[in-house]
Amino acid sequence: MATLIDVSSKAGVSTATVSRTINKPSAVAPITRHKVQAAIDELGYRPSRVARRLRVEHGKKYILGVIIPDIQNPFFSELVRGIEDVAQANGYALILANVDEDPVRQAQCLETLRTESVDGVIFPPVTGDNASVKMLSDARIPVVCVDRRMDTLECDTVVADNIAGARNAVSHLIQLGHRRIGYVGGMPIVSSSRERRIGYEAALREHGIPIEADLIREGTRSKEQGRALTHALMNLDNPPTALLAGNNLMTLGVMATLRELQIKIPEQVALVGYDDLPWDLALALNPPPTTVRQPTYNLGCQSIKLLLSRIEEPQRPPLLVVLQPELKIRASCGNYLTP
Amino acid sequence: MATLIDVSSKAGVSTATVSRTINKPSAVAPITRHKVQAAIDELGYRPSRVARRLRVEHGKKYILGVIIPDIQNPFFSELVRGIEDVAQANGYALILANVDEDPVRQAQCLETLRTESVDGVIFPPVTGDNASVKMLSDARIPVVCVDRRMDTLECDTVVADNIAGARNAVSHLIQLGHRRIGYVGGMPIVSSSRERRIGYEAALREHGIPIEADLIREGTRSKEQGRALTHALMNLDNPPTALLAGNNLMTLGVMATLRELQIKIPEQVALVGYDDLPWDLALALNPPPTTVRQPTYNLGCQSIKLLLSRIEEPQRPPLLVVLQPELKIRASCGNYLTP
DNA sequence: CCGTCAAATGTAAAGGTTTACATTTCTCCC
DNA sequence: GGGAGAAATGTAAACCTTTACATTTGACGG
Repeated sequence: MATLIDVSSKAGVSTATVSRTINKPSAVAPITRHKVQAAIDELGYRPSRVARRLRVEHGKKYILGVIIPDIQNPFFSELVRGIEDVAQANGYALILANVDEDPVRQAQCLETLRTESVDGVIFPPVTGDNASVKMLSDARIPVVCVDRRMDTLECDTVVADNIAGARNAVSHLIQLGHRRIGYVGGMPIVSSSRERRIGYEAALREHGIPIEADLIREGTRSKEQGRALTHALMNLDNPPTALLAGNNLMTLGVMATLRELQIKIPEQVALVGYDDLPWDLALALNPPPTTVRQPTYNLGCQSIKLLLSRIEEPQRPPLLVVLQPELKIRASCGNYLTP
Repeated sequence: MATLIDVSSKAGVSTATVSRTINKPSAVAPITRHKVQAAIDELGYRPSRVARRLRVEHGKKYILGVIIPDIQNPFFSELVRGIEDVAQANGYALILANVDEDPVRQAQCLETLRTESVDGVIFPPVTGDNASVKMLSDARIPVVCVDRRMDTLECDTVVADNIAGARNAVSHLIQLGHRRIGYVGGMPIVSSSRERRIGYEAALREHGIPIEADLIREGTRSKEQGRALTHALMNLDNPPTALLAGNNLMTLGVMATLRELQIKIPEQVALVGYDDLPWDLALALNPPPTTVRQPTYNLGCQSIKLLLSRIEEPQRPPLLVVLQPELKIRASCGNYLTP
């Protein structure tokens, strides 16, 4: 690998001049510039990002860290796309890591990102615990929480309004005449799941429907969980006539399980899923499910914009951005009053 | 951020001793070791991965690069999981990048990985063109191609047997009595898509069925494409009675489109999809599709194992590993002879 | 022709590690 | 006690950039 020094000797100038040719061309005379450029081209030289990162001050390293709880969840892939597009447009590279909803791995990753000396970190925290974030801010590395929030607002945060999303979904079901509505939720350690449950309960209360503990089931370790929860719910003496799934994995799990149990959607049970799905997936499902659509891509864009603005202005107080979800009505709720 | 030097002065030893305490504890006396460890704990010191990477020789940087063509495709997320699990078990960090099937972005990412000075790179090449790989091997950075291969075998490669996979799928359809079988394939610039088409044609030839250009449709820029191709195919004067989808995005696209056209699977058209889907997704689909299941996770594991072995032994000649797919029969083909 | 000032370039330190090599300390045996 | 050899530690260079500061060059006005 050719280095700066190789280029400088080939071009017959100092290393400083080569560096300037690359980083601040206006500061070097045109003739020299061309000489240097020729040497660079000939040697196929590219500056070492590693050496550069070691030297340059915080905030100018042009690399960000992103931690995803579950790379197999389409919600997060879309989120990443939003982040990525803005990053690329601004010349930032990304280090992506997947932690499989595991707080320990998340802490390890944050540690790695610190020692990789990134300019900033974006992540949906698995727990509300702020210890690891503290570690980063000690290192002067700004953090943005996206989709989920910490217990206290220590850093910039971009979330969707989960309470409103769940409340609207449940109100929709109530308006269709349902009174026994089950909630198949994600892990309550993640803030969004907790908020959705709050929204679910709020809607029931508003309509004077009693909250039954039996109708509320929450996952512990995601995946396959949806199946067990749905089974439990549908095996009740007095099973629910409608379900709210707490996230998109749950939505799929519920649908798969109901098919297994030969329970028809929406004829026997109405369903609202949380998180929208890519159009082809949604339409390939039977029936295409009514879902709470989050502005997922935009969630990603906003989070990185917030991060970049903080890198510019490290002292600005933490900001909380809340985006609104929207109920996308498809075929999984039918019309309970006039079937 | 505390540095090695801070630790060394706090512990009253040289930087070398601190470094050794971390990297080769056996080489330092127990008393010193504890003294140093105490200083490390007290300062919350963690070695800078960046500085380390700058100093240490190739192959001991403990960081690998992975490029994914499309992070939203569940096939690749599963592949990444395989890679990740083995990486973590061996103490390697991962830099993940998504290039959206774009050769230009892929080249940029490879460049970035080179200048990030990774120990090796794993990726499914978007094109068979080996220019970028050459650049990496010039830099002595080993590369493994996974799922897709380059035009020439320049580097270790792990793929599934796509020809066999497609051939078996089509033979299955032929055995069910189909003679007009359409192929809705992915972009022919990617090797796996080309190979699947070859398998498709091979099966037809073996059974003396003429190959009709009209029945073969291939995507250019993925996504939404499946829709257009399916429309075109089903609007033929003499439309196919069965379809082979070339990858999982196509499978979903085909299913969504057939639903749109109100064409029943398998009654009016039989379908075999390529790439298996997570169980809950597969079962939530209508009908759960028969698919060619690739050993996706294992593809990931094998690729990183191959990479690690090459880091050990850089001179070993390139290896080609071919894993076998398997036909997973579900409900989307019905039984054409006895409906 | 000299002096001033700006533009262009060079020098060298800094960034945080690792490690070859040099030096010191310890152990143990005669 | 002296000496050999091993064990422990220290010194300093190297990895590749960037950049503050110093130096050189050139232009231009008086």
